[in-house]
Amino acid sequence: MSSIDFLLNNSEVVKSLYYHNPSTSADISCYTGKSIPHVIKILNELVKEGYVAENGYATSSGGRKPLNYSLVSDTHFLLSVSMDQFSTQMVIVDMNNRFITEVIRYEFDLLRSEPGTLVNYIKIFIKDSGVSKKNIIGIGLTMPGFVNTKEGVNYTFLKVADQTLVEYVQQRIKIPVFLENDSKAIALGEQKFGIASNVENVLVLNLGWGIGLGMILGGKIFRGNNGLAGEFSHIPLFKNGKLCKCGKHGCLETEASLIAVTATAKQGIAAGQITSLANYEVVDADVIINEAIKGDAYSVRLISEAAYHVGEGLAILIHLMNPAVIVLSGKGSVVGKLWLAPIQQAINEHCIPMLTQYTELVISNLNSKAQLLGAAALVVENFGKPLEAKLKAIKEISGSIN
Amino acid sequence: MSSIDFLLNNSEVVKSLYYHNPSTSADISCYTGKSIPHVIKILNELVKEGYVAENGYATSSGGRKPLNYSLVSDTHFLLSVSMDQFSTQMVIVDMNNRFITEVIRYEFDLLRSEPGTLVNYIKIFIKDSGVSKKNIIGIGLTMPGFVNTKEGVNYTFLKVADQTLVEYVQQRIKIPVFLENDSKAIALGEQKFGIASNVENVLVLNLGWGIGLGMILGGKIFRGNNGLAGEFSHIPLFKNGKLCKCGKHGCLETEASLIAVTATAKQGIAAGQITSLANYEVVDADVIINEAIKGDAYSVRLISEAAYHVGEGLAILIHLMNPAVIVLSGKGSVVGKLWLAPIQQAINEHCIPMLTQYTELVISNLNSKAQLLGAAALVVENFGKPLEAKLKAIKEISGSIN
DNA sequence: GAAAACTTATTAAATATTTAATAAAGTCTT
DNA sequence: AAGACTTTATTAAATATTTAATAAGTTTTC
Repeated sequence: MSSIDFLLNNSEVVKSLYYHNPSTSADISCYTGKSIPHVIKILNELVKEGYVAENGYATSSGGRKPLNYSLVSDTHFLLSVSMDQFSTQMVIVDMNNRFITEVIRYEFDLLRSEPGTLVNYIKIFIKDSGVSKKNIIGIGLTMPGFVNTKEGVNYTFLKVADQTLVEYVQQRIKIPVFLENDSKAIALGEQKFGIASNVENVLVLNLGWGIGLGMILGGKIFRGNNGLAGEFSHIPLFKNGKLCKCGKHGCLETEASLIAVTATAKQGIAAGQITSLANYEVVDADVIINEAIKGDAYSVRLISEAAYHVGEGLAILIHLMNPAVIVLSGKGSVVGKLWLAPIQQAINEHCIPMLTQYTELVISNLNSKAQLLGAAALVVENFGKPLEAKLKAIKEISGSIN
Repeated sequence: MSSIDFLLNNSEVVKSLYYHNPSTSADISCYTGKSIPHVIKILNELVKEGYVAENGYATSSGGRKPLNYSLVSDTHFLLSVSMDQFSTQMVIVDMNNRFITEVIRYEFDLLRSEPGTLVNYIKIFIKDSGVSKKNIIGIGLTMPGFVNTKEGVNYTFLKVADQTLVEYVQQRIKIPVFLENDSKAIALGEQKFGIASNVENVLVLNLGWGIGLGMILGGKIFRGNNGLAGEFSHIPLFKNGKLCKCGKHGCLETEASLIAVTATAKQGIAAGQITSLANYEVVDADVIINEAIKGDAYSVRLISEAAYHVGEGLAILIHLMNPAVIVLSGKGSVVGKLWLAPIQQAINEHCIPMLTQYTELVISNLNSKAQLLGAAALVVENFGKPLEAKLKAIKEISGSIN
């Protein structure tokens, strides 16, 4: 059995260690559902192979002190790629979920750029990172748009002729690639490392230019039948006649996104509204958020109105999904406190109390790291059979080409 | 090992046989994910114990003819209890999912009746059925309201002091009881025996007085964190100011339910609308549906408008869940064709085409049987550990009382 | 009408995993 | 400080399950 196969064959234990560091044998038994003797057997083998290290004893809770186990950080690495519509961030993560490089940001306009450019950026990033390519076990590629994870396609951006995006990148980099929608990746990050870790049913809002949604249902990312679930920002909620960029009218996004807020602000300023926003040459979302934080009443009102509309949408979600926790995440969550009160207000007004009493609304503690962590976790989630299959496919193609 | 334990220890194979009758060893291997030799070993043991019968050969598809296996019908039975707000239906089902008694209907007003009355009806039904009580392996109890399946409680109806409803019934009948919400039971029925069988992501609408929703997500009934998921009829969708019975305004139900339709009809008649409904002393939903079928233009318009509003709600659901199939089920689905066109119209108008192209809208072929089949399937779903645990609990309590 | 291809059934060996028992090493109570 | 009680680690035996190989029927092909 080759070295990496050994890691992948015991993927349940490895995953558990990646997410919970350090762990005792009892912890791992609990997380994986395997018996303690079996877990210890696997751990000892992993120690022998150099993938796992014992590191001291944990404190006792009234019995023999348990041994602590951790993954050895530098046996393999994960490449985390986190795209939004205008830029792409990359970082390399070790087996203990630590960033071992700087987070590098590349200008990359999803609408106008080519997949080839992305591949080049990845190649450059790997080269500059100093990490040996053969030690990078997988790439988590996360991006906006209609993403079909199973097929490895993004129906919205970076379409490639006669090939899936995943195949395209994988063939050129020769590292297994896993594709996911940005909001779903953020949800995964929040579930594994965030404030809602280990909760079965979580809704994660990706507050940014639009309003993305990632759902963890029954402990797993919910993707729907074609990977298109969670199109929260386009639910038809308003009879406002406003045309959305999706082609329909009255989408949540037409009232609740930062794009809508910016449009309203410009109208307000033109109409002579008294606001510090009037002092700016260019009014964009960042400006409005900053002025709101500083206390400009009009800016606060604009954000609050948008947040209230988000809350109206969330009221629908709560009725349908009965989640334990709703997390406000994504880049916009840094001003989470601005959103919190109006959203809660809308929920209180529009939800049956029986339902709200069981649902908690919280602000992410991961900030902008959620998507990067989620992209790495996406690779870890595929440890085992799926990763093995991709490695095999790459080997076959390389073999036949070289 | 006692007789029933043997059945429950091999529950995966037994479940597969219950849902797919007859099956070959290859079928069962496929459904359960176990290897063929292992499945055959279990089957042979089940045959020896008298739970399974070989019955002839299936046709070959280009190889050796496979043996057909079925569960023996009369080793055990399931009691299916299917409640709506005003009446309760019961039937006994055999191990091949066949109704072996008449479906008996009891008048039982959920709001005004006592749990004790339900228990009495169940006792009477079992006695009259002629089926020996000790052969009834479980009761599937399905009813409207906020049902927490895990806790065994209905927060809306039939509350019992100091005890869960499941405990209450179970202690008095001494048969394991499994509780589920009516719409979720219908969804289970549709998933296992209906037009959407074996589909991973299905939304099932329970068209009746209200509009219930049961969701099958990732192949399983989705219940949310407290069993309260799927409150479709109370999503806040309209700014109509109409007060809903839930205490809020603008719920889907205020525009789309048969209750709303009936109210609108009465207003219309009073306002002199030309319609055959005017000939009736009492106008209720049944009357409107009947006249719509006969062709009364006003009745058709009323139903269509309600259906269109249901479609608006479904458009939201499609954006969020990306289901493969949406099934119109429940008692109201007998006039499914009246609903179909306006719902589809609303979906087309309010959904992103990318999403609608993957979602099929169909009418149930189970009609009013869906809930009864779902209630029986609920017991089957709990074959194995959960049923074993309940049997043990009953034995302990009986032992300590008697 | 054989040969080839295919599916199913059976068997034996290998592997995965759990259970139960015991030993080792702690904490807590009195 | 002794004894009761916990928790963890280790071992051996039992059970569950899969893999691989082979045999037994059926259909398809030529």
